[in-house]
Amino acid sequence: MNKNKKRSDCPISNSLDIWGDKWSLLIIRDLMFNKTCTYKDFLNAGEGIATNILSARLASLEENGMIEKVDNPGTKTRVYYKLTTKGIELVPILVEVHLWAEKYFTIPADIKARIKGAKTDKEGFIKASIKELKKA
Amino acid sequence: MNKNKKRSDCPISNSLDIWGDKWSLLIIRDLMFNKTCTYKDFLNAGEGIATNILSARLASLEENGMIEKVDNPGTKTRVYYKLTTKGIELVPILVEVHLWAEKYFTIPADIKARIKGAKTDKEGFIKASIKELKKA
DNA sequence: CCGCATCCCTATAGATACTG
DNA sequence: CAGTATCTATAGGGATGCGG
Repeated sequence: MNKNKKRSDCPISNSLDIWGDKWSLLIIRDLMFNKTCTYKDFLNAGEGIATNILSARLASLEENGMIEKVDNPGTKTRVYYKLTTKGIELVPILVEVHLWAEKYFTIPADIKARIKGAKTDKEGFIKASIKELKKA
Repeated sequence: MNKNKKRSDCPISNSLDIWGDKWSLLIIRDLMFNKTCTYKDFLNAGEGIATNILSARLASLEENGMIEKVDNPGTKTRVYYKLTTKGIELVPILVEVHLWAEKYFTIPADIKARIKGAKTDKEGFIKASIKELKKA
């Protein structure tokens, strides 16, 4: 991904150049719902990403300012990742994707519950989520 | 893409399985701003998609109910494509991506103008766009 | 011409084994 | 635990062909 190649001046295209692959948004999702994740957390997220792909995506997302790697030497979880502000601001997009998907796929109730608040008050839910994430 | 393989029960993941690649959303984008497109229109959209890739994506998006192929025999543009309702309902996502990208990339004024209305009244802009697209 | 299909070749994605 | 290394599969680019 993203070897500094902008395919065009289109904002959609520019965005996809950074996180428009099968995995990046899932990494962002994990960080949205968990605030911080370790390498292992991502691997256990359910979709089964390969270690080399995960490694490459983390590097790419960090390079593009979407996530931050935090070193915490001496603790159990020595390395973890969190969203930057730029990454946090993808929340509205993720919420819209979530809402769209619920209309067209069968989603288990426990997963639906993750954005339940967005159904009654979308803007409020988004604002609260962003605020929470910025505290991490 | 999408050989009927759902990676998980996550709505984000399910969505990406259908249109989470470098090209699908650009095709959707073209249909959002132009209502209908011919094969040639997509090829000339600016990013330079290859003919075989375009063909594959169109087939995949049609298979997944995102777009429709319309045959119009006897006219100049014999074949064109349009969004289905399912595809039209990606508008909120595209708008959010657009807005996000304008914060983090330098976008030419003429392209920014495409969703100018969304900055003052996002919900209104989205509703109007959807209504327009459904008329096509 | 237009809307693809096909072939060839390269680049990237992805699975698995292994390492500091 | 957090990644590399290696190998294979697939996506993608570019040229060309072909029926309508």
